[in-house]
Amino acid sequence: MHRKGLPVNTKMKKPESIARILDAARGEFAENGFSGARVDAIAERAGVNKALLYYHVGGKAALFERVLHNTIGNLAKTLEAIIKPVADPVEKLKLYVRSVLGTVCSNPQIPSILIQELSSGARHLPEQTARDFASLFNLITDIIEGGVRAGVFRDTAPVLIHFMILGPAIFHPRVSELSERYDSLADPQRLEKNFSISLEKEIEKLVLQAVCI
Amino acid sequence: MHRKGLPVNTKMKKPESIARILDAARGEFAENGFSGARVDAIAERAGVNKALLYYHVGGKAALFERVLHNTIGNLAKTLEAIIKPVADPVEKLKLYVRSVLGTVCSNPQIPSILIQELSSGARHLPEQTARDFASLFNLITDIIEGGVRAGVFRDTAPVLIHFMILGPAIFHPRVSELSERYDSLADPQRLEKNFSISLEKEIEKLVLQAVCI
Amino acid sequence: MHRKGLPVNTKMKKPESIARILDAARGEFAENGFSGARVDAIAERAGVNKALLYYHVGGKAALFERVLHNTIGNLAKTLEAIIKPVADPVEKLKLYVRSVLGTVCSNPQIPSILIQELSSGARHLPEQTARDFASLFNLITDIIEGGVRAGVFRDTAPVLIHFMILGPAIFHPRVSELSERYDSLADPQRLEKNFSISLEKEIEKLVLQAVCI
Amino acid sequence: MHRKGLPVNTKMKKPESIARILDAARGEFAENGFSGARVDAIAERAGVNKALLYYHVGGKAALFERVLHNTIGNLAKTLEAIIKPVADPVEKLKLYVRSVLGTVCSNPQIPSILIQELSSGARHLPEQTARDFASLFNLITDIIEGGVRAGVFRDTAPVLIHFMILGPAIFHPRVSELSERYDSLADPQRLEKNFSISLEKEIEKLVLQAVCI
DNA sequence: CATGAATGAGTTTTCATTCAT
DNA sequence: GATGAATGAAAACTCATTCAT
Repeated sequence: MHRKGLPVNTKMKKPESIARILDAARGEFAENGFSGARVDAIAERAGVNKALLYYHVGGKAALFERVLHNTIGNLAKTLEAIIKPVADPVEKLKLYVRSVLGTVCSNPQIPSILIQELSSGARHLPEQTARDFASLFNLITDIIEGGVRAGVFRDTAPVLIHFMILGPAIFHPRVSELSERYDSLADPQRLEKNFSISLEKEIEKLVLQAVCI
Repeated sequence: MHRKGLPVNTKMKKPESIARILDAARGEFAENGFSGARVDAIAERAGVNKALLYYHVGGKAALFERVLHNTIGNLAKTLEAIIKPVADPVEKLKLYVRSVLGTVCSNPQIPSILIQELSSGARHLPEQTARDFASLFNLITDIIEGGVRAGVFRDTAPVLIHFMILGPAIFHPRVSELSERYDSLADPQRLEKNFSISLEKEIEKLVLQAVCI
Repeated sequence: MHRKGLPVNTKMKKPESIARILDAARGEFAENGFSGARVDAIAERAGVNKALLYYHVGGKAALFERVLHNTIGNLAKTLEAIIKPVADPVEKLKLYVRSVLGTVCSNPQIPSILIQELSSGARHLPEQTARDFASLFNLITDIIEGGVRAGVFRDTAPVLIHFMILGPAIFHPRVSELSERYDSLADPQRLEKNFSISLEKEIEKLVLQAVCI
Repeated sequence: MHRKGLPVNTKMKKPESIARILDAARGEFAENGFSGARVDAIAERAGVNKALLYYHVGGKAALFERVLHNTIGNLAKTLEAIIKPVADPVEKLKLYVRSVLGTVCSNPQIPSILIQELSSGARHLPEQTARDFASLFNLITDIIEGGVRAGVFRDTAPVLIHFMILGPAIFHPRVSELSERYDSLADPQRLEKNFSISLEKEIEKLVLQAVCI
């Protein structure tokens, strides 16, 4: 039942409980989307009582908001801080790609959650998250514009670049899992070619080739 | 949703009922994902009685399978037929990009559904759909391999190309909607640049630039 | 789907359809009780369309009534005719036991149905069937009374005799099936002793021993 | 049924809730058989919310299993303990008859449930219950065998004895109800003879007469 | 803080029955 | 006669949420 072999709840302090709850929620939302996630499952994953979860964080919507805010709330700011001092547009773009990919890879649930939200019309997306998105778009737009002005980038729609990073980054691992599950369906050699790559380097390379003149 | 006023199904022929049901299911699954979709809502959208839906198609899982199979079942075959006669790898890739984008754009619910499924770990994905996927991957792999042999393509992981097409194609319209909703969040000029583009041409261009030597 | 390998419904005449329907209903009611029986299942078993079943016989209740009436409607009369000419109470009782057991054994579904009905408070029992029951009780009562007057029977409650016949007759085959299913649960030798008997002779013997002075 | 007016469960202790649920389930299953029983009805009878019933016990099958196990789970053990110390086979048999009849009479729903299950092919019978049955059969078999060896019993199939007890014990009250319902159908004097008896003594007498040499 | 118990409002699924042909 | 399609009502089961302790 309770994961992790932790002493489960031998009176822990509030902050740890909350962290566990948000962690659990993140996993559950990633694996099931907003509608598919069950509060019971989150509580169980966190090893805490369901009522406690309501007491500390709130209902399903509150959990969703907290999870997203907690993880991507400061991402845009961090990125901004990292990129601003750099002058070269190509370097900026590389940093952007790497940062985004880094976040995605070390935090794989968040893009899963966002993708499901976006795909289904973003009916549950908290406004705060929309604001965070806007920051990211402004950032990549700045970079592209800078590069175009400097004559090193083609004039490209920045959102496309953003999702050209996110698309493969998110789906590659998923498809990788899938192909293990149905390993009889495809030629092993081809699987090899598709899935034994350094994802981050490949994507970086592709994006730069697509954008750089 | 948009129901009252229709002749509401006072005796239809079976094929039409089924078509209406599958149509409705496609919309509902796209907007809500598998878990979020409600069978009631599908029946209502189709303007048929819920029991009829079970009579003709089956439960939620059967609906899901039929919807996916109906729409992408023959996609790979069609693509194959279109691409096979062409010799030039670049032309093949262009055809691939255009076909996939065409399907995505004229059938926008399907990628939504697939994306949500993949994002959440593909727990409901019918095996048939996995097979269809494999066909698509074999196709793009053939194309890339051919191009590499011909010396016109860089050696690239084909899956990445696939999702480099799908990622922007799927998310662009979604983000476009979003930015209308939260139009105060971003600079209108920048929105202009991001969303008033010919999506298909842009993506085609980007992919070719990324892959072609 | 359709049982029996029959040419299923290549336009058959009404009487045969009805017979098939009632047969099917008998089996379904026996195996599932009134509430558990499904009209769909009856139609399928009969190899006829569900609507036809309604057209010919009627709904669930009508099916139930017809099934019971068809099979036990004349049983009491037949028994009466057989027993009346016999003078010796012991012979009468033997005949009664044998007739009842014969009916039960050659028509095993009917007691199953009745038993379930009686056990559950006879909420669906058609009045006609109640009348048939009454006839049987009068019969056995006559026999016992005659035997008591003749000094060969103990004064015994006739209903008990009736169910002392029916109880083992109905449950023995059921328990026999059960013990095959869970054959590890009991000592095989004991099963042998319990289930390799001539049921009818055993019961007859037991009843006579119980009643005869 | 008998609900309005009760304090309707505004916070009870868990054990009481469970007891009420199982009690209600016992009644509902007895009156309707497994398929006929409605979970809603059980919850209503218990005066608890339907979801609570799922929370504490589980679904229909779990309810069924618990009900049967709770009531007959220890019956065989109790019987065994009572009978073992007794030496005389006749006394043993008397004890068996009385114990079984006692249980049946003080717990009239259980045999109703079992009978309906057995009659319909025992498709829902939990394995645990089958085990309990086996214990009872072993017990009565021991008794009969002992009596046969001691030369006081005829060699009889033990299952028959068992159901010779249960048959009348279960059906007598049912038919008694029936005859009240259709009191015009039979001669009142005859009803008198059939239904104003000491059921337990009568059955005990009949069984002993049937088995004893 | 923490928790087991409780609940109302759904959601999926089934079923007896009817209708148009 | 016979049939596939259609339906309303109900049944089983789930889930987000709250309450008493």
